[in-house]
Amino acid sequence: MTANTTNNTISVDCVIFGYDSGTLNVLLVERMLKDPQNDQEVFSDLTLAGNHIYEHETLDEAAQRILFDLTGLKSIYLEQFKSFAHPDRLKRPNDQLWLSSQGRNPDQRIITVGYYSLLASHDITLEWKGRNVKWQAIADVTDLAFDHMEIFHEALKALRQKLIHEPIGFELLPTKFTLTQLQQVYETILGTTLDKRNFRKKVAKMKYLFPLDEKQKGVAHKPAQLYTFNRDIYEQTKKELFDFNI
Amino acid sequence: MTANTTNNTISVDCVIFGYDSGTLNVLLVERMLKDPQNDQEVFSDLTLAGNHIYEHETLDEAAQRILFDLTGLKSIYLEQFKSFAHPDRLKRPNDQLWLSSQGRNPDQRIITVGYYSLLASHDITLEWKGRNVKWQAIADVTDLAFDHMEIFHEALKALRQKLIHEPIGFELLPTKFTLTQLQQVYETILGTTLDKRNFRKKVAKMKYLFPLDEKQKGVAHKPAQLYTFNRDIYEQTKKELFDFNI
DNA sequence: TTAGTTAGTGTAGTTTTTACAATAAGCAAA
DNA sequence: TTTGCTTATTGTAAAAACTACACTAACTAA
Repeated sequence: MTANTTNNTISVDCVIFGYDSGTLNVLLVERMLKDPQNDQEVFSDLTLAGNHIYEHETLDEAAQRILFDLTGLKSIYLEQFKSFAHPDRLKRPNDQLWLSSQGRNPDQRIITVGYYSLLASHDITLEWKGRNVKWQAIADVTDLAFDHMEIFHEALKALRQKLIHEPIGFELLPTKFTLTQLQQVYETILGTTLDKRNFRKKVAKMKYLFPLDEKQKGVAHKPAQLYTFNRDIYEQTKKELFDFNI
Repeated sequence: MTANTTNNTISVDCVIFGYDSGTLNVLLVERMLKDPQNDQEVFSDLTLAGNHIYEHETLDEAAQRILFDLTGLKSIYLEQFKSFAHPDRLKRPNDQLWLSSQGRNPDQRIITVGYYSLLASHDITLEWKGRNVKWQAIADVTDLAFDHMEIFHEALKALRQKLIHEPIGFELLPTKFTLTQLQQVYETILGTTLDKRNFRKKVAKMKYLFPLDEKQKGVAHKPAQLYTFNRDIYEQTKKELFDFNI
């Protein structure tokens, strides 16, 4: 066992997206600063889930560790999308106060590596390092701490880009899902509406999507066929097309 | 004027691609270690163009600075694609020797942010920080120093990905270019061949490509029409399609 | 003048995309 | 049991895009 020495200049921030019946959410962590004298709240706001890396860790491992601490899950869809190191990224007054209160040097230049990950919105602990954790609809995300708004916006951009070109919508749904749910994921994230019949024609061409011997249960209408996604078959059959979208 | 204090844990590496009549090249910098005792060469190999950032700089600025030092050009196509921070990325014997010879602590964990950029293969200085610089065809790139092979491979992957989905082929050509040249850029980078007539039909739909009142000169055959790319029009007219390639 | 080289163009068959609406299957309430 | 409510599922015709394929045009050099 190696001691987990912390590297104090490199951190990882995870933009954890969760989807729940028509809304795309992000997991946010509460940051509350209390005056050590009188235990009064100085301020309280929200951050992404992030942490410094350990000296023996790779970046991917650090991101996976954060994800695991929050969800207890090991193999979560995770993608590095961009790094952030603006000299002033931690220089707002609240951020400086916070860093000092944590025993960190507020002048230290810190680079953070952004990851985004995809979950169905459940299976998260509601506490992380003694701090409250909650899902927030992406439309309601404002005023995050540090430069986390920028990181969040870039993550969303990267997610949309990826969703257009690769089939990752599945990652936001349970293992078994209906085509209507899948369509809603696309509509929600891309902010469009899609024609149901045409969407299904497109899906019919995906050889890595399999109908199960199982139908939706407990709904007050015609139950939908359940499907599942096979990543192996996808990896085998995918091809890159010469495309350049107008 | 601020002093250019160097940050010793964050660096930027640039994978500079250049295209020249049918070959895609990368710009590499020679690294030669001499024994200070007798001035004998200990080893010599190649690296990407990289540098530590200055404390007052953003990552983009550092990458632009490196590009400017090499080319004298200011507005070059530049894209951050991935960061690298494996704990062992600088641990090979030659790398350790080199770092020590440069007065650096060989145990220091350094994160490097990868950028790739696109040029027509000309307008580079052949020296950079007193070191030789040269273009090398991508097929001949082997055994770079540090983890630069990995960075190079990831850059190439990112470039291909981007080329398929966005019109960046132009960035590798002079301002005025022929459609045959453009087609060759695609064929070279994607490693395919394309039908000339079909390629031109596709190009004809790009509203941001303009034929000039000018033809190719000094060629021993029918001179080709010259075209130019208008980035503003592209930005205005581009749309993201719902695509996910099979 | 001729030979050599690359530029430039059209068409028919096939596939993909688009727009659009009626029936089927389950549950709940009467 | 019947009726109503809700969502699932499916096809078609017209337009657009893609594919495969070969000849003529324009220039230079010999």
